[in-house]
This record gives sequence, structure tokens and C-alpha cells, in this order.
Amino acid sequence: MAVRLTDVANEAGVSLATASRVLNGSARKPAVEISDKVRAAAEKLGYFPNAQAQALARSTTKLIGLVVRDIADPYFSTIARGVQRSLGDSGVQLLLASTEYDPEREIEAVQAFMSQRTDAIILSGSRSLGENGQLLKLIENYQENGGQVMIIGQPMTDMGGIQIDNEATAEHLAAELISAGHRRFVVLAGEANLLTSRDRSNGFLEKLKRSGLDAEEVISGPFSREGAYVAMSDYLKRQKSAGGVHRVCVFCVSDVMALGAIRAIRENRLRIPEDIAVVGFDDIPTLIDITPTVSTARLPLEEIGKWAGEMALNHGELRKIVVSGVPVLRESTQLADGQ
Amino acid sequence: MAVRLTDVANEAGVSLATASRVLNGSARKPAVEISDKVRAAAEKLGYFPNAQAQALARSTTKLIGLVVRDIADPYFSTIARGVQRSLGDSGVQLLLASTEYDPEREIEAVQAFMSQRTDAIILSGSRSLGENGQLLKLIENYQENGGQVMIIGQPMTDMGGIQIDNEATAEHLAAELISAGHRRFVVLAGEANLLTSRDRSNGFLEKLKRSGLDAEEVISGPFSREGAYVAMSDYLKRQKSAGGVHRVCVFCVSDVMALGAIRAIRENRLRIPEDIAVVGFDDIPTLIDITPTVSTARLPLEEIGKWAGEMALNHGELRKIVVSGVPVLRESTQLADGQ
DNA sequence: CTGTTAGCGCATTCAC
DNA sequence: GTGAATGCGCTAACAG
Repeated sequence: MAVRLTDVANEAGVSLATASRVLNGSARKPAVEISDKVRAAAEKLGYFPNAQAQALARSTTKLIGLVVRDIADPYFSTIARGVQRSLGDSGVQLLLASTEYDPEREIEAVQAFMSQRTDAIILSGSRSLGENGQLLKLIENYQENGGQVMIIGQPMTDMGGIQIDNEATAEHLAAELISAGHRRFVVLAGEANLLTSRDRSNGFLEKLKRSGLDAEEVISGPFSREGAYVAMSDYLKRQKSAGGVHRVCVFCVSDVMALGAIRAIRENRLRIPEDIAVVGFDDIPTLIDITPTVSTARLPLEEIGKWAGEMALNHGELRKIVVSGVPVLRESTQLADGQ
Repeated sequence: MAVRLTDVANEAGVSLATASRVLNGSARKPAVEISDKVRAAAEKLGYFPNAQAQALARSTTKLIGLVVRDIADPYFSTIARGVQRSLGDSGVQLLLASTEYDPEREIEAVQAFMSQRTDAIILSGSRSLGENGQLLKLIENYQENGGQVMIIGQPMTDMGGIQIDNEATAEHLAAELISAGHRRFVVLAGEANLLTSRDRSNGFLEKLKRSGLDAEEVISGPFSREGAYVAMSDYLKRQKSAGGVHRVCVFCVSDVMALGAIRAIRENRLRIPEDIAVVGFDDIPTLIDITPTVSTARLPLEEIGKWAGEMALNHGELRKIVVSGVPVLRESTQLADGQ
């Protein structure tokens, strides 16, 4: 249907091989005169190389796959932007898959990318890695066939990627809060079987313990805005019926959860930080518009995406980058008497 | 390198064709016994069909392309989520391109998708359509070769898509504000050469005029958070040096711009809505966490993405859907004396 | 129902 | 420097 290279070659009165060399680069350089003729023909006919045919012939697709949990979540969309930007004009195209928090779909996404013969797969926010042997086996298969895998967030031996030191960062965050004067903490810990979730709450709790403190409560629940909203609402209700809410600092293992918690707090007509302090984790761009400004641990999300993308491009050196977050205390954890 | 269908066929002791029929569906159904053997072989060898080879042989790629301006912008990421969801388990994969607000890159994106022989291209937030003949020519070429194009936002004859009735929606929004008691308006109009931008401000102004009102000021600038921030800051500075800020309602042609404006207002230590009222447009999900809650015109963004995706899947009937936004007045435009 | 064969569009050896 | 031929992995006629 579409214009083929053959058509261009005919139009220009040269061979297929020559046309190929002119249009799609090669070591051998055809004469300028011929090159011009070919290019003119391509232009005239409206030729666009068939990427699938090229991929088949070259056995490399210039395709990379990114799997996220939810592209509308600022955490993932910021990473996605970073990946996009890293691609620049490398000519590499990005295939996007959303798992919608479903391990099943995560596997399907990887399978689809394998079928597409993507040169690399960037896995962010994996849910099943580590628990699910199936995904791991899939990935091994992929790697054996020359595919590169970059994991964002999870520390995995044997693969490159951006490892986020959630535990140390959470500890650091706890330390800052303590030295800012906070003593009573509640932790919205997310899901215990999610590594990210677990590392963050563990790191935080660990630091508390080593400082002679103890969380008043550690509440598990879905690793989502809604989950945090429910958990927080529930917590407040319990507090109220137990005599009243006392001042605590609520650590949420993600900013998105912090937003859910904040909403619950607001609906209970409590003030932040006067009645309850809130801290998140990630520093998603969205925070910039929240009042009061929200304390968090800043992760260079866009950079992380960019690094992952660069690693995907550099078909060679698999590196492993370890990123630590930086505590950023803002209004949401400001103590009344503090400056 | 990877396992080929031939390998599977050999392993199972059947012909290539049979293996193909078993693994990748066909009208002809091989015997159950043979099917099982083939599937077992595929499983054992870790076979994944080569999508490029399939595409070449079938001359259909099961690929669709989505081009956005910035995937980290909630407007686009919400649409992207809708598109993703519409794909479900159709087996269609999504190729994503970000133009970064650059018409040049928009063209490159479409060209890349054409090379990938995507079955459809969804164009959202196009910048150059209508001004730039080059993109239009490209698209015609694509359509002639059987490609489907869905435009989101821009009203284009000859293509399917989701048309957003920006003008009527803006009029409606203005009407609501007027009947809520607002009389003095300032418009942050974005860029005059961006259709979306222009339609929204025109519709709004039109309604004011027909109500015997007139905007105090119409300020142009980049169609972005930053642009609105600068525009608003500048406006406030001028007001202050002219004797003081008087109460107005600021209409921003997008929520993202409204957020920028709000920031500028806050930095000037003015209160919303007491000193200045603010309205946006789109109802991006982000608004849910903003205080005060922000008035806007609600567009079903995720639905829009979903519809576009569905149209891309239904390789047949090109429809054109017209969507109108619904004014939603919230705290940011509440008048002191109002209820 | 199963196997053989001929392309799909292009890159790339290999001859010239 | 240029052209002819082979194969990338798979599907879809066509035979059997």
C-alpha cells in the first residue's frame, strides 16, 4: 500500500541497494549525484521507511518499553517525561504500558514488549518482582536474548537500573523530623508486600527506634491516595472517639498517599500543621501547588527517568545507579513554636 | 538469536504453518493433539512471536501512536490514561511521543509513527495543525495509506476525533460566573495562535460582551503554568503601582495556567477568593488537592482519551464526537456575600 | 487437516 | 561505487 523503497529506487532509476544506502545510512557512500536523485524520488513519492521491515533486516528495533503502574500518577508521568527527554533525537521510540496495579498486567506488558523485540525495558513500580517467579523468568529469557532491563526503585542483582535507597532516605527523613522537634509519629505504611512501601516505613521506624522513640501507630493499606484517605479517616475517627486527636506527625510512604491523608485531615476540620503534621515521600511536581507546602523526601524523578533512558540507549554498559532522597521540610511539618 | 517459530515447529515435529496456526490464531483449527504438542514446545523453548515479522506478513502492526505535548502535564497524562484503558486486552500497543511544545518535534513524531506503520495516530494538543501545511500534508499521506488520525481538541474536517467545544463551554462558564455575581474580569488568554487558547478566551469575552460587560484586561502569554505565573505577577505589580489591586475574577484558559496564577497571587499575599477570584478550564485531577478548591470547566479528560482509543481500535467507523465542558464553580470564585 | 511455497520491505553480503 | 541475490521471521494462499 505505502510507498516502498523499491518504488523509490525505480523512480530514481537505481537499484534497491543503492536507494537503501542513500536513504538509510551505510558505510558505503553513493555518489552525490545519485544520492540527490534518490532523495528527490523519495520526497516526491512520500516515502517513509517501514520500521518493521528494517527491524527484521537489522535485527534491532530501536524501540524501548516503559512499564508504569499508572501514567496519570505524577510519580510515573514525571519519570516518563525523563525517559522521553533522554531519547532526544536518537530515533528511538517509546512503547508505554500501564499495569493498573495488576501483577498480571505487568507480566502481559513485559511479554508484549518481548514480542515487540524492544531493545530495552524499563520497569518502574514493579509489583510482582521478587515475589513472582514468573516475571523473573520472563526477564531472564529476555536478557538471554540480548534485551536490557532497567529496574527503577527495586534493588535487583543482575540488572541495571536506578536503585532508590528508600530505607536510608526514610531514616534520614525521620532524623530531620526528630531534630525539628517532632516526637509523636504515625506511619501510613502502605502495603507490606510492596518493597518500596516496606523499605520506606522500615527505615523510618528503624530511625525512630534508634532515637528511643516509637511510632504510635503503623497503619497498613493500599499504596494509593484513596488507601491513605481511608486509613487516615479511620485513624481520626478512632482518635476522636478515644477522647480527641492529639498532635502527631503522620509519615506517608508516598506523596500521593500524603495527599489522601491531607484530604482526610481537612474533612475532619483539623489544621495542618497545627493539629497534625504530614510528611510524604517522592516530591512529585504536584506538591508545588499544595497549601500548606508539604514536607517530603525529594527524589529526582525526572532525572531518574532520564538516567534509565540513557542506560537503555547505551546498549553497552549496564550501570547501577543508587539514588538517595533528600529530606525537604516545609510548612506541613512546621511546629508552632519553631521558626 | 531468539527462539523462532521454526524452532518451535521443529521441536514439535510439525510444519511451520501448523505451528503458526496454533500459536497465532487462524480460521483453520489444527487437531487438539497437535495443538498441545506445539504449545508445549513453545512453552518449553520460551517462544515469543516476533511482532515485526508478524506486522510485515500481516501488513498491520497493532500499534497506535499518541502524541502529547508533555506527558507530565496532568491534562495529557489523564488523556493518556484514558487511551491506555481503552486498549484493554486488544493486544494493541501504544507508542508515545512528546513534542515538548515544539511544532518541529510534532512533525518528527508523526513521521516516526508513520515509519512504525501505526494503525492510528491520536494527536492531542497539536500546535501546528492549521497553521502548518507540512503536518497536514503528512497526515494526508498517512490517511491515503490507510492510517487513521484522531484529533483531540482541534476541530478538523476530514478526520475523526474528539472535538472540544471550547468556545461554547467558555461562554457557558462566563455566564455562570456572571450569574454568580461577578462583574469584573481579567483574562489570561494564553497564546493567540493556539486554537484552543483562542477559542476559550474568545468564547469567554464574547459572552461578557453580550452581557454588557467587558474584560478589564486580556493578557497574552505562554500557554503554561510559568506563563500564567509571569503574566499574573506582572498584572499584580501594575495594579499595585496604580493604586492597589481591586477585586476581579481571573479567567485562565487552562487549569495549569490557573495554578500558575494562583501561585503569583499567593506570593503577593492576596487571598483567593476574597481579594481575587480564579477560574480555570479542564478540571485536571490535580485540582482535587488544591485549596481553595478551584472553579473550572470540567472536561471528561479520561473519557476523551478512552473514546479516542476506541475509535482507533474500531478500524472502521470514523466518528467525530463533540464534547462540551461543564462549569463547576467552587471556592475560588465564591463571593463573600454569596451563600 | 497439514505441509510447501511465496512474499511482506528492507539491509547486506557478495560479485562486478 | 553500484547492482543482484539472500535472508530476517512470519502469514497466507495454494496444494496435497
